[in-house]
Amino acid sequence: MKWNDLHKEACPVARGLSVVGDRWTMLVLRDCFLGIRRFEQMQERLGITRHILADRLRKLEAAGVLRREVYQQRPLRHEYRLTERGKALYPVLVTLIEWANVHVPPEGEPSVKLLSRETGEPIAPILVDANTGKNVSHRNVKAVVAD
Amino acid sequence: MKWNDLHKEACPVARGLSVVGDRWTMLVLRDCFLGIRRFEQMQERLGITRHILADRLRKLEAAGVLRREVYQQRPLRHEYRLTERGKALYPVLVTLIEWANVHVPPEGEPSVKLLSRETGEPIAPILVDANTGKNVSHRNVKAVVAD
DNA sequence: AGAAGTGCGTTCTTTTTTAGAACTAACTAT
DNA sequence: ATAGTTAGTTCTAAAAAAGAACGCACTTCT
Repeated sequence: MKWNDLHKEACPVARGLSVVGDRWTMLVLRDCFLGIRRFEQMQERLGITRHILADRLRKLEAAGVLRREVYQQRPLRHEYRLTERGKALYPVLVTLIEWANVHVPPEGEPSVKLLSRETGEPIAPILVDANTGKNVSHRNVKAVVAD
Repeated sequence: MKWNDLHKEACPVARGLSVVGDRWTMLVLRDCFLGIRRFEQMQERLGITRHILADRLRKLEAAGVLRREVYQQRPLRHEYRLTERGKALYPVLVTLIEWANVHVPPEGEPSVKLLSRETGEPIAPILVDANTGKNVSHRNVKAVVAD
């Protein structure tokens, strides 16, 4: 499997991973969802090499997940913002957070939780089928190749 | 950020990625969800280096996501199966599939879709809060550090 | 005006990971 | 005895990432 042609794969998992399937990308996107927009801030928060960060931002922009927006002229400066396509990754992030909080607990340290903005109550995200409202689990769902 | 201590991070995204955040792991897990259990089959289907596959299976076992089970003595052979912790990753896989099908469409080729096992109808997975039934989006959810 | 600071990268060298191919071990089937 | 199966390991070469320094186009401080 050549990593550069992955986006042409029939399998959606492979296509998805062609965009977000490396060590840093989801962490960069996490910061974007937290409102971080500038190169310098991301670099400091993540402890990522500047080189790699520049590369990942370029790739995410090319994939249409982030867009660069000018926030000042002279000197010309851009910030990175999630596109609609990028925002659509939120469920992936949330399910990952939920899984990690349940199955890879931190060592006693303070943990990050998801709360409702309205009520402040913790939320318990679950996947359901929008059509039937039923829970989606690998017992009641199958993957099929459509033509 | 040192990749080996990532599982100790306070951030659940980082902890999650410490288990599934590399180029191959989610593809291995995809195959597991499709019922693939043997080394040889995975290696052939994925086109992954045998060396790396052995390494990833070892790490997934160590993380409690897969377990090795003897399926024959003489010669001793094991197969890899998802544990409960591994099965709990299904929502992550599904949200990734859904995102990729909508936002990283394949090139005309046949695509893989998710169908209900009961009705055979396509499903449209969405995230809701189990408590309120309301949609989970980054507009109505916030992440907070709990102590 | 000169010096220091900021923001966003690029350019190096070293280390780590992965790819690719061949090899081993312990059998079974022909 | 020869070939095939299954699950790896062991090499070497290539690719990716880490870590630190450097460059550029400004702005602000003194």
